[in-house]
Amino acid sequence: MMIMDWGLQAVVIGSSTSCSDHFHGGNNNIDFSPNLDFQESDHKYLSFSHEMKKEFFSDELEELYKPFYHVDGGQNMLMGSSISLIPKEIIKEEKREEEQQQAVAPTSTYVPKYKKRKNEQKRVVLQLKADDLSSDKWAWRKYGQKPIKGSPYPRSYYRCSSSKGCLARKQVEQSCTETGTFIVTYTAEHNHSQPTRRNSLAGTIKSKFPNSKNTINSHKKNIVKNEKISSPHGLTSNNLGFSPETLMIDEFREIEINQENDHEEIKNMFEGSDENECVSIQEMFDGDFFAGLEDIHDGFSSSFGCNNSTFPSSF
DNA sequence: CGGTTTTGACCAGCGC
DNA sequence: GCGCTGGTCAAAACCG
Repeated sequence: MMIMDWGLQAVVIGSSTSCSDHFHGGNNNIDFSPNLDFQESDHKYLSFSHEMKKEFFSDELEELYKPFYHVDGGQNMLMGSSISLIPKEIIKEEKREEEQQQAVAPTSTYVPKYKKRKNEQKRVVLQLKADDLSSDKWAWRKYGQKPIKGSPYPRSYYRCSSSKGCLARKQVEQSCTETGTFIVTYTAEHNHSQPTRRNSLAGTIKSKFPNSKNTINSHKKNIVKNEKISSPHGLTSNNLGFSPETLMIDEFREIEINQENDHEEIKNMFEGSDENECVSIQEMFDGDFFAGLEDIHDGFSSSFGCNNSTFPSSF
């Protein structure tokens, strides 16, 4: 059986997805609430107790994690390779702000054109390997892409295309600290059930085959655009000395190679850990979980092997 | 025809 | 007040 790359890279991230804070020093400042009782095992990985597991995997978050759930025999199992957990304080703070807003909110149905950045909606931030992006069963439509200051990679914006009124949003950004890792941020919740099948594939193929005329033209456009973008450390996919296309192909090769190493990494991660502090792989997922991953990987290999200059067009 | 991606422009929040 | 930045819009082009 093939072991998928699903290291439990739990990251505690606030509303910002700036890569500079994710792993280097940012975690050191996190004030974990005492009753959560989970400890930072190193900069990347967090072990957590059974108590914490109960608290975090509440119904509310479960909804947001749905894209990475696999339902088998009535049992929900996380499909994502990585789980990011928002500190309880942030959730409390956001709830408090929501309550305050509701208390003074007018009864009119006015909906601002742009949502306020300060009182943003709840977010769930996941750090996923490229493989796991394909396990998202929701249908997403890309509506924007922006270069992000401090990151060599742009951020892609997706909205749910299954339902017109669905406010669910998704942001995908390649991690600048870990090659082949994507930071996925989910905002708002789906107001409908998960589609049994994705929407039409029309318009989605052009970006999946780098050799197509379209994609090459797209790359040219991106190269031109990237030339106008400067990050503090001067890194763009263009001035690295190779085209975005080449960059991504090499990255995906690396992902495949890394898959072989990750099983050992996960093993080492859990070995020697205190049972009370860590949830073992077996505790979180039973054997059927791996069976489900095989299908996902097959699908990924055939449909996600190619890419556009930055991210896959859809997941 | 109905869906998608791409991409420049626009807008609002934030920090100084 | 101003500039920077991130998030969204919308037109054009594309695809099955």
